Amino acid sequence: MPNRFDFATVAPRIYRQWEEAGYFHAEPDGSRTPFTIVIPPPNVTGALHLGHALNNTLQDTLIRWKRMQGFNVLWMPGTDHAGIATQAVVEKRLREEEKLTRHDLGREKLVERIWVWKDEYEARILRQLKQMGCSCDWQRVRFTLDTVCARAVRQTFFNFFSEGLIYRGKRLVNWDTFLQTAVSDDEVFHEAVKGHFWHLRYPVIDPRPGEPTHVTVATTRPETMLGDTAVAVHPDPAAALTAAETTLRERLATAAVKDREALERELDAISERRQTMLEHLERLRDMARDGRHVLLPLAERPIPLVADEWAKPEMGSGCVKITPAHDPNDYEVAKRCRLPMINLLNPDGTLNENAGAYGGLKMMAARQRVVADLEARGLLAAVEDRDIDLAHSDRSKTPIEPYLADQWFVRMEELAQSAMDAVSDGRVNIVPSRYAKSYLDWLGEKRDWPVSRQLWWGHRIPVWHKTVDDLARLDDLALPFLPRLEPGRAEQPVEADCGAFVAARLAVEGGPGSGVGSVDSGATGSATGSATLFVCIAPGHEELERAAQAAGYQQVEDVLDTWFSSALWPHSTLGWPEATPELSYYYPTSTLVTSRDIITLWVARMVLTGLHNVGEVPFREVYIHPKILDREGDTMSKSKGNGVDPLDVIEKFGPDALRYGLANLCTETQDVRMPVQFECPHCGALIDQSRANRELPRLTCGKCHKDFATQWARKDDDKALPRGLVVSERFEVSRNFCNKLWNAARFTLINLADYSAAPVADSQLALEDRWLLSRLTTVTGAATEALEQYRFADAARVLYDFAWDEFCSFYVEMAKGRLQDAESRPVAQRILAYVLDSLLRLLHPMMPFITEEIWGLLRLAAPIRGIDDPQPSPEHIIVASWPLGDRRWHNAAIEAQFATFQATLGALREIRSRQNIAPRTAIQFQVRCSISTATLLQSMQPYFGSMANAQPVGWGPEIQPPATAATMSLSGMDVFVDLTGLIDVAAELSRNEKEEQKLLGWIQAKQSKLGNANFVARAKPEVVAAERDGLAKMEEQLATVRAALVELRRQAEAAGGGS
RNA sequence: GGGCGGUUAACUCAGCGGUUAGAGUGCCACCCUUACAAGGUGGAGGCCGGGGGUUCGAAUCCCUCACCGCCCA
Repeated sequence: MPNRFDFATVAPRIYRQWEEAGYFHAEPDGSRTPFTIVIPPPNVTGALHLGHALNNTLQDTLIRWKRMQGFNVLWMPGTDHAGIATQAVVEKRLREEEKLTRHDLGREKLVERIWVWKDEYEARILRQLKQMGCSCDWQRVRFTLDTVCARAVRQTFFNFFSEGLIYRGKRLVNWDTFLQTAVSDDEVFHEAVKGHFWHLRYPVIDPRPGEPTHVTVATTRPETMLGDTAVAVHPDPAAALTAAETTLRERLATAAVKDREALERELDAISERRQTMLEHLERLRDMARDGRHVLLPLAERPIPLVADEWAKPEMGSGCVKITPAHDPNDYEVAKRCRLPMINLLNPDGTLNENAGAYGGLKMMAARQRVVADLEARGLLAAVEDRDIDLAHSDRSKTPIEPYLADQWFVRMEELAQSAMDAVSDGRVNIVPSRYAKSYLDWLGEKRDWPVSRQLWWGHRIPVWHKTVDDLARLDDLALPFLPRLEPGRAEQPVEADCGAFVAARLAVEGGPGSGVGSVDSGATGSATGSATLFVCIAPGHEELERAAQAAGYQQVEDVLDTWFSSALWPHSTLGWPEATPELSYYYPTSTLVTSRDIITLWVARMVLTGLHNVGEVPFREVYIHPKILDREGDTMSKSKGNGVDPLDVIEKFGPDALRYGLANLCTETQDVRMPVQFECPHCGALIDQSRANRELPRLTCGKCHKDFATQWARKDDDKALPRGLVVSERFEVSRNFCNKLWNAARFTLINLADYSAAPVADSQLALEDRWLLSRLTTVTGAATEALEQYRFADAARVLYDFAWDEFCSFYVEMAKGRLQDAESRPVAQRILAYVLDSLLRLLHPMMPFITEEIWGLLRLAAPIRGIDDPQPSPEHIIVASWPLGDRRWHNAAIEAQFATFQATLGALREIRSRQNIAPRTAIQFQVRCSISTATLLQSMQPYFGSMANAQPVGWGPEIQPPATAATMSLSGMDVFVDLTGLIDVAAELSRNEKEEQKLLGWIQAKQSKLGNANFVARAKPEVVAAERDGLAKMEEQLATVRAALVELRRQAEAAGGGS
């Protein structure tokens, strides 16, 4: 047996054995209770990093633990198509490598390319999971865009549509003009850029005497003025100023000194405005109420003055231009004031025909022209420099344009409420519980869910549509499977025989009073305007799709938000909408393990779709684990370049070390820091990863000065260099632990050559056997409880401490002697085999490979193991039972006795060290202690020799210190080491003086505590008693130390006098 | 602006009302002792972010300030 665990060759072999034995595969089985986890499907955009490794390690730990507990365990694996992210990386490649856009390729070809990408990364991701040891049921792998998931998506959309939960409407979206798609809010980042604040003057139409001739508005984007449809002024400027003043005063009252000046300046500014501007603003307000207009320059359009609270009298001119189609706030104003909305943009970011003479220009070019033209007309009042917070697309890094577009929405009112109820009433339990708040807060807003994306990679919306320009010609919309349409009805009934798979909605636009048609306000009796019929067809009815197409219907181009398909993941992967045995057995799943940033986007939506589709929550528990940050505190991500490939860590430290290390940092905090290093492939030097170097394709080693490649190497000459791994020193702890476990097993196995199984009677057990079994019971309970509460770090620590500090440092050391003795050898062997067996089981969920390998070797050496009733070993630990912890072994008295032994041993070792006595030099010692302690120590006599090279020469209450001794005074006993001829008096003096001072400090603290009448009267009696007891013991120790000091000083003096 | 975390040894983190605040790494000293030098033994190293308060007793509970991070607007 080698003295290192060779994970590189062993782990793949073991994984293959597990797979071939079918341990990962699950089938419904009514005789057992299911335990199910669905994997948070990783994006096929790229490879997994340490954050994923943590997520999946925790899942596998739970899965393996529950499998050992006898549950019918299913871990459902799969990946996510990640619509925009994946399409964006493939498009980026297309541009970089072939100088092509997606339009050059066309929809079908682009999607083909993305499938190729998906196949590559899906394979890579699954390989990573397998190398980490994940015991997923690989026969059930799903992909959010595969046929099973697609059917669930279509059925869900269809049901929503039929129930009126889907609607189509205008909405301002974040438009990426480069990629020509809407991106979601979480794909947008904000960055300050240098810009200007232009003050524009709009002439008032036919000003009356006393009225202003112009209104001034300010903007950072002057070209948008072409789309203005109003100028707003506050409906009650005086009240607004007062309100602003009140707020400022309140803040001033509590403000820190350094902030006061600024606040006071603001207050002064407001009171000045009251003097200079209020009257003007009130006049404008009155004009607005009068229905007066200003003339929008350049466009030469009259636009109304309106009164709306969005205008802030305390800021700027107090008036604000309203561009509803290009600003979210203005959009809200337009809805309130029923203003028209003028879209100025083409999808590619150029201005459209609504911009008149400026049509066809890019935004920036239009801006220059508009400003110049306004200036030429004397309508540019001022220009200020200003930093502008500008939204950028995370995908293309270009500025976002707010853009008014038709989008599809899911109504959230009832769905959100159902998901809130599930958490509020405990059907879904979120751990740690604080995360329930953000879940409830977010759902509580009940904002409708925009589900359409202008992408090609995703589930295409299963709706076909056709438009007629004249409401009198509604018959043109007729379909063979739909009845005649009735004008004026937005919702159309469908024939009974296809009602289960066709749903239709009529949208009417351009009726009176609807500046911009809202689909659902279609109920108008007007015969003018256009009408569009939207027909949603359930999955599996291609003949109806063909019929619709034959009648001139076209399918909606948009695809669904990726989260729409991942929202169905827990039930779609189990076969819904089919009533599969898997669905009825494994749903609801048991636990979802995920990270906090997708509680709203994903977890909440899974709950509401699960309730809607299946009528049951998707999981009972949600465990939110910490996020891994780098040394700078940044979250790991591919885009930042700080993602660490778990395979790098596995290559250097092994899969068990990776897993144990991750579990070990999984505390209840929200983040954990993980500084990582590049490892030079030439000399092994470690180079800290930083913001400066983390995205470089090549680095130069500071030690050997040779270059090496990183994961970012793209150019051929970079890729030709050897690649440096990215690793973290934090895994050394766990690598060392693996090594310790391996060698403890190695020792045990070496000594099991002549092992025989037999029940061990209580009377055969030594003190250390009882102690170890007691500790094992305690630790088994603690580890189980920690896992039950998702306290992975606690479980890891408890097992580490037991394995290292108790099993290895004490039990194995003590067993060495017993194994030499033919009579005591069999019992020691049996205990060793049994405890190692239990320890392996307890560690298996976190460290599956090494425990399985040792298990196999142990099974060869000791195929039958146990204390009371030895049993044959299961073939593989993965299916061995989880230890229950035998309460019979728990024995606090034994543990206390053992602690006394440990303390005595510690005292001897410390004296050896401080007296600098060579390990080979034997020492003699005595212990002054009670009779019972003496009896106890007597039984441990041989261990003082083997573990501290110390021979006892006496113990009991009557012991007196030898003349030349080193002393250690412990609670309840004094240890004396005879140092005749060895003693370093100075070292001993200094040590004892230090001890004296320390004891004096403690004694003083205790005395004053006990002298406090309040303490004695109010504290719990056992606390007071413990304090008294402690004080007494310390006083005894002090006496011993002082006696030792007297003797030492005498010797020092004698020695000094003699020289 | 609102919400949620965090601040403990040089580093990464435990401890969350009760004796003298812990672990691993790093550092220092000694030791290749037959499972393990990826090891052993011992040691040094902390105004538990600042300030108030509650309590017999606070790293721990409450208030407040500062700084850091995340989420939402």
